[in-house]
Amino acid sequence: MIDIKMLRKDPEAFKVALRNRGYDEKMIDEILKIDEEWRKLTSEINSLRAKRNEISKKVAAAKREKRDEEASKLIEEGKKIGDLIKKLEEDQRKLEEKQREILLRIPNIPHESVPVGEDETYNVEVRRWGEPTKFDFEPKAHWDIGPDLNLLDIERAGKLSGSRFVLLYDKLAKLERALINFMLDLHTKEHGYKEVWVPHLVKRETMTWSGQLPKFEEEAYNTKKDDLFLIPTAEVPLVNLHAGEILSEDDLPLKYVAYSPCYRREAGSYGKDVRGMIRNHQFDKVELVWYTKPERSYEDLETLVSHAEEVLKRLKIPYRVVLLSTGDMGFTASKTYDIEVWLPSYNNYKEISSCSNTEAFQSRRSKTRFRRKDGKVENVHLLNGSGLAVGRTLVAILENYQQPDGSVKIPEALVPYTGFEVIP
RNA sequence: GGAGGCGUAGCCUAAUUGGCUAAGGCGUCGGUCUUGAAAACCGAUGGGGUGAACGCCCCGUGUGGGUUCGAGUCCCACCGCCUCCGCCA
Repeated sequence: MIDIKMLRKDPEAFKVALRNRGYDEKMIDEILKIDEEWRKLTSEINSLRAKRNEISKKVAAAKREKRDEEASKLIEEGKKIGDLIKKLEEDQRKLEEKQREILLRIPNIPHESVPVGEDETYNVEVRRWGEPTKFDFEPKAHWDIGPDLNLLDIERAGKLSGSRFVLLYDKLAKLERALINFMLDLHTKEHGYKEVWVPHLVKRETMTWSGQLPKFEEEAYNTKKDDLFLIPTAEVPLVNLHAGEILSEDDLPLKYVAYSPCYRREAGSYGKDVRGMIRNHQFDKVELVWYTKPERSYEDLETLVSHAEEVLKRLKIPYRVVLLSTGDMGFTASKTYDIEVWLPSYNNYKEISSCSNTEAFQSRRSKTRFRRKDGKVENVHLLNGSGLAVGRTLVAILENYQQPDGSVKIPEALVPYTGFEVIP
């Protein structure tokens, strides 16, 4: 959620931001109009309440001194004011509701360092690591490698759950598990994250605070009976961990890592990445989240990205880092780096991690704040990033480590976790 | 699912039968004092409106309603926590 006080000060900046993101800037004027009405009404209500409080005091005094007639006159007067207040409060409530509805659908404001552009063609490649893998044979795509080894079963998954699901067997199942443990160990032991095991079902508010709702309800799986949502990423529980709390400045930054499955309906992505296990309704991910102070959040974002990159470096898989343009960024982000891994089947780089600074966009919604040494209370900045998407990492290993005979080598760093060096 | 209890500020704890400003303690920050520190003392320590500013005013006792001139206090619903019972991997 954007900051209404900032909006009052500089509406033009917000309009530019919305335009750059491809949103309708009309929303800003609507908000301002409602805000003006709201402030007028609020002042009116305030002074009425002041008058009522005064009368209440007089009633108490009159009763104490047994001036019953005066008291009942005052009570009569108070009653009238009370009724008026109630009526105005109803109007005020309606205005607030209307404003909140719009406010919740306004995306975050891009940071000044973000390239302006309407789509991904304006993204900027920041760096590359390694070279695209070369083969002296015709490399296969993972949707062939897996089934050829009888370890990836898309057909039976379809029977069980429909399209965009997979089954993994034997060494491939174990590879998935090994990757999760490898990533969690790396981030907890070497990068200083605290491991969290999170609920996979969360309340509607939780989804709203992290920015998934109300705008993206179509994207989420919902259990109708209890109105709980399957998490699309562990980011959702992690960034809401301290909702409503006031943290101590000394506690920051807080760094959390969580493994969880992610559930996404992928509505509107028909025809996109239909083959294999690149875009599934369910996939595993190890997620990194930082709670940090505003003055250092952009520096911390760079650190977070480097932590995610380290996974690929250890696995020796070529990748590049891309700075997303205003038109390609997610709803909650002020700035986002994608890490893209080399996939021979795409003959291109493919997103495997997305690392964002959401500044106070999420923490304003969830009321997650911290107290500075001088007593001032402020919203924390929240960063999130995949470290990494496990399914796509598995795909990257299959495709980049495939051998001419159809087998797949296991990256050296992973062997302690798999217990084998080659598949099958 | 059933019965009961609880929810007060960053934390801990009070508040006659509804009535003046939610008392007090701890912590934190600032100040006085000091060579420096501690102690002591003074002040600040949730949100909002208005104003150039000193300030003025409103809201805030888990959340949302209700009763009342007036609610921490009374009523209803919900959420969360605890105890007991039932069910359960």
